[in-house]
Amino acid sequence: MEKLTENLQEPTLGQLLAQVSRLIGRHRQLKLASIGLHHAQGMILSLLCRNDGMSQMELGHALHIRPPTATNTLQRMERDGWIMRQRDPADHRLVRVYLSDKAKDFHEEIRLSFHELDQELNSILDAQERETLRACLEKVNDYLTATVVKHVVDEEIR
Amino acid sequence: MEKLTENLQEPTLGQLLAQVSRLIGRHRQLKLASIGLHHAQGMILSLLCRNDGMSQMELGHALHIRPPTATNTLQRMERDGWIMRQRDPADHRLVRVYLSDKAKDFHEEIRLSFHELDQELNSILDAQERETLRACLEKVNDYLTATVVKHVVDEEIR
DNA sequence: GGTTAAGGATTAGCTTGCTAACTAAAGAGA
DNA sequence: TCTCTTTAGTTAGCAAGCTAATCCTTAACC
Repeated sequence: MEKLTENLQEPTLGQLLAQVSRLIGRHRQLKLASIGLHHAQGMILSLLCRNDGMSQMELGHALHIRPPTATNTLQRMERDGWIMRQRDPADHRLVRVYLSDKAKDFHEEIRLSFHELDQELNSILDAQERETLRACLEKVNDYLTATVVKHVVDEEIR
Repeated sequence: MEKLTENLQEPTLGQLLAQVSRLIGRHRQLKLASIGLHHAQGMILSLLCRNDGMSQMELGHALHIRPPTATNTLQRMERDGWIMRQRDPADHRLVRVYLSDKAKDFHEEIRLSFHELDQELNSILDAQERETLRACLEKVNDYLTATVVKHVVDEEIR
């Protein structure tokens, strides 16, 4: 097995990013499994903790996920008792999302699950590296948000 | 919408990583769509170009994916004519994966799709940043590989 | 040699992401 | 006012990741 890894050329930055991202997802899944959450759901709850009553579109924009993904995941979270969803009385197009009591009870555990990952990152990267990493990721994030989202807008216009 | 983003606390490093990773996947998907490939399939083909005839287990180890994921994705790729799969005559437990002629024809396009992403990254990050980013990602990659995989092994032992 | 353990792949069933196509509500303009 | 466009969500259907459980082959051990 090791022979093989040596055979491989150095992965490109993009390949590395893709790989790390998948591993991050699995790591978070392991952390959250103990409280019965899936990895995307933790992020959603942590957003809602600061903005209870967001609309699905606002959630989607903040997390860079598309409307159908939001609908699906939120439907499962409602089914599992983490949130309530109801139409905005003033604008019936909007579906607003509210934390359930159960979600509020787990607020601290959810916050901690993120905190743990960050502490682990702290233990393997020094302050300087973390700073650069964050700056780079933000640049890449901005760039990708622009191009990927722009691409979709182009499609719509085309 | 912008008000909302300002409201949010700075995302943690882990959250940033998770977000960028998803965007990378979408970005690569857009690049590969023109040749009828899905984003995970490009990575697999580019591995096979350097190691035709790998077993599924070797592929899975190299890409950090689990056996069922390998089976599923490779079945789809065989269905779509990118690869052939056949049992190793010497050890019937192994399934070896071979590039089809179609895949070989597209070799250059696949290589280019990775190259383009890297060039885009080059345009937004300077050499120093790329170096640090790569180093950090490799550290994180190694750490996550160890912990996430170790966790699975622990489960098996438990 | 025969039984048991380990290894590799598969199946079933889940979450999460996507696009395309659709519904329904709100807003705009003639 | 009535039509038409835009906006927000939903549904259907796919790819890709996962775990748990199963199957078959090989290796190991008595």
